[in-house]
Amino acid sequence: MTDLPHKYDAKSIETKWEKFWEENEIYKSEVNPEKEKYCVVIPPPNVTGILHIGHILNNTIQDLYCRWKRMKGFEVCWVPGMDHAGISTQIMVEKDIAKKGKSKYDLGRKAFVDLVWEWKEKHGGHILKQLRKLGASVDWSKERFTLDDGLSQAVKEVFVDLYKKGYIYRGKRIINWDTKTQTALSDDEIFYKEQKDKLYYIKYHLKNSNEFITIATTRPETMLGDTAIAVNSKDKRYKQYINKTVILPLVNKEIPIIVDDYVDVEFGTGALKITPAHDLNDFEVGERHKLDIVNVITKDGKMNENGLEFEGLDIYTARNKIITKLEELKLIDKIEDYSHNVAFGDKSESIIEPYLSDQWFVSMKKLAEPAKKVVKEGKIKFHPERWTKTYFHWMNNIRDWCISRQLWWGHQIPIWYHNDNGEIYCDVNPPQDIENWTQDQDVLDTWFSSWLWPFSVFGWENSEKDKLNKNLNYYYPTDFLVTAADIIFLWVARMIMAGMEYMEDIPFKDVYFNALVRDGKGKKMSKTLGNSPDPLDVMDKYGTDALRFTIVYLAPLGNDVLYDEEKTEIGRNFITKLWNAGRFLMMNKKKVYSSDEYGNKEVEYDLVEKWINSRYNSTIRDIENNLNDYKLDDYTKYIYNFVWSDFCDWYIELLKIKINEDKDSARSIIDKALNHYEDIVKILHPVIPFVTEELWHILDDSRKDDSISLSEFPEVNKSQINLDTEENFEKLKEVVTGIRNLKAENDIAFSQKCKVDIKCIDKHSEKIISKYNNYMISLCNLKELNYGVQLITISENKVSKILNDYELHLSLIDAADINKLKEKYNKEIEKLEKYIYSLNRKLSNTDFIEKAATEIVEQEKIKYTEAFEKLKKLKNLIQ
RNA sequence: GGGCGAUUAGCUCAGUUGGUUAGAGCACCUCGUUUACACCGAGGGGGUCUGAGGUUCGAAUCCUUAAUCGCCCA
Repeated sequence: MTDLPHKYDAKSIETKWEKFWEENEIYKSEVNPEKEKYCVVIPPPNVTGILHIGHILNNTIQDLYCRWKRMKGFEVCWVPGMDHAGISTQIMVEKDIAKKGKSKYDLGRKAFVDLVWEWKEKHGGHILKQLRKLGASVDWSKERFTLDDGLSQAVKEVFVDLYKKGYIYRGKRIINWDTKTQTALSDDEIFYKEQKDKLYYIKYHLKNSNEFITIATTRPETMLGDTAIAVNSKDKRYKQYINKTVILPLVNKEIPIIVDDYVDVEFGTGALKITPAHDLNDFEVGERHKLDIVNVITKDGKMNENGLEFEGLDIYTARNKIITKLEELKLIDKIEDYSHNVAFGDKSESIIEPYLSDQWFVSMKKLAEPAKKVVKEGKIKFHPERWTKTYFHWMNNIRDWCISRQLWWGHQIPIWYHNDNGEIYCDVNPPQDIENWTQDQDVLDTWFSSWLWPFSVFGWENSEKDKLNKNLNYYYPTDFLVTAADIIFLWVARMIMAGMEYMEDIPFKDVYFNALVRDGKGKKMSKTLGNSPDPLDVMDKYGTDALRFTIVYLAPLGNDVLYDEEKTEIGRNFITKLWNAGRFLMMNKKKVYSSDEYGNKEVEYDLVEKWINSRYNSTIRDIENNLNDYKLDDYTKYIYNFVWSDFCDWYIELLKIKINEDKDSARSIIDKALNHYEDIVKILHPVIPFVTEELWHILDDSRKDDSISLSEFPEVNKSQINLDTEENFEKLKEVVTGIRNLKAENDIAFSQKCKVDIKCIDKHSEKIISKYNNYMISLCNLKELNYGVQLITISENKVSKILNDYELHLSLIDAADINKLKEKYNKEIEKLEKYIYSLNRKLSNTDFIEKAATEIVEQEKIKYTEAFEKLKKLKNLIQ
């Protein structure tokens, strides 16, 4: 029999089990047609990433479900891996070589990419090591990387297939251009930040006239590329100018005044300059009106050859010079302060230019249809459900996906241009006469590999062989996806589309959008704010289980989590409590088994045993419901309350008495308690795997090479749930609490043994006391307890408490302070009278009697009688 | 500008289909070292549920509206 150390040492125990699990391949999954599978693919973290609090929540949730299902007998497979994170990784390495004064161009493409691979092997994937620390029960043998050979093959297959189907095309479009990293970004890779800027009002003269139209713009430098002025058809101010022309200042070019209802009458002057090359909306207006497109900015954010004398200046310098010149020409009407949203690259954090360039796109409309259908039909469920609204909104307005990136790190686009005639070749394999061809220089968006993840990780290759791929057939579709809602479009929606297109089946059944973790003040955690505690520090300080428990405890479905480090005490304290309960039971087991004083007679199945059984089974029933409903916080809360309040505060406290009073049954009492305890350890395993593994081994030291995670999750036994039992036990609790309360409120030390008289309302409530008064005496530290329906002698000098079923009278040694008592009773009377008043009003309302359900009316009547009786008794007390 | 969500004790949150004298944890106050646990135990104080209006016999719970905050999309 193992003793539990006085303190639970999280650190050493967690290291021990982390190693044990991995070395023994406890979580390795194999195709097993005998068993139902449960499969989860990890949202592949960025290869440059490190673990933050958000990951803790996300991965703990996945782990929780995997561990639960595993214990429920499923063949669980959780696939780990990473994505290659094109931009982030490239930036990382570029920064590295910049320290040596070099750029990627100095190295050349191949050498640079080699260097990135080197960096990846050396520094990348740190996060996967951290996931081991978290206790993630993933199958490490299935680890994948989006630039693996297999996954790269899948990417090529899909590109070629979509190209041949005509879904992929190349086109000149306005895209988000990152001037720093010099690549296109998708709409989802940029973010907007409010910026203080100026709004410039510039006069454009009408041709052959002194009249002018004033336009407002935040970007005067782009005016050199204006090809029209647009006004709204409803705008009376400009009616007379429609179809006339103005002279574009500085350039002195004649451009038309056109009508387009895209123009916002309220904004600026209501007249808008149209620069199709440098604004997406202007581009669309330009397309509608067949306007010229004049590009004035270079890829690195300078004025180009159309920039007149400003050519070569960066756009900000050019802007100032242009304004100065316009002022000289008296063409500036006014300049206002203005704040607006400016786009930034989410990785580079540099300003994004809308830029006209050749890019590769996927036409999404057709792919979206089946993906919408499966969500609409409920084949894929979102939790919380409301995210389907966001999903449909985006899917209904889906835009083509810009998939080309002007980077070197990634999947190079499988397109070759013939050196002589420009012919396009698209195939998984390069052309035979490769010397005559040049491959497209661009790589694909990282998400173009992530969207294939749920099937590419199982070796999908878009061929007949897929039919024979056992893993793919067994594990796909996966069951559960946990992700943050901010990548619902970037990733979730696209995976559904890819799944439907290439597997003709959904990629997963349930999607759980985990909460956003914010700091204690509600601020989003971010690197720049520095408000995100390093989870590894927290794990060191409080224990991994403590952090896991806390973060799940704090994360209600659909709401944000407000987390700061101190809150981890919730989990840490709970684990200590659990540990100590086990320590107590094991200590007592040792005690009762090592002395002849204690016997192993079967314990009487009394109220206490029945009650804990009922509570235990209710708890299992409830937590299974909670888990099925994805109410993870409730899962932890229900267990927390059961363990702390029911098991520790009442059951164990009562055991202490029972063991002493019923020595013959002591062994069976402890054994029963330990059975319950072991079940508690099991139901907690999914959320706190380390400490429960340790406890499970301590409970039975023959379990050496076994793991709790492969044991069976306790089944609920509904026949053991008995509400009458629970109600009777509540009566016992009520009496105990009432007496303790009387002592505390009257400044009687708990150590002082008193005499209590209890008047019972009926035979039934009397029986409970007659059977269990020894517990009451002990738990309240009394010297005498008298009770009965007809109670004759009640001491003169007493303090009292009126309960529904009992009147408690506690005798005092010193004379009670009558005035103080009266004050107390009066306060209670007042409260009760208010209550009775409201009940009375309800019951005398004929509408209520007629319209409310009869059982409700009955209930209210009972409440009334009870309250009235109680009031009568209270009034007696002050007479 | 459109959409979604939130607003309940000092703080963080529960509150199922409308029927409670509105709950928990933390914090606070009082007492306590009774051989699991002070990362503990016992007891206590504290809110009328953001405002306004409505539906209903009855609303924290449903509807309308306003305000504040957050997120997403333009």
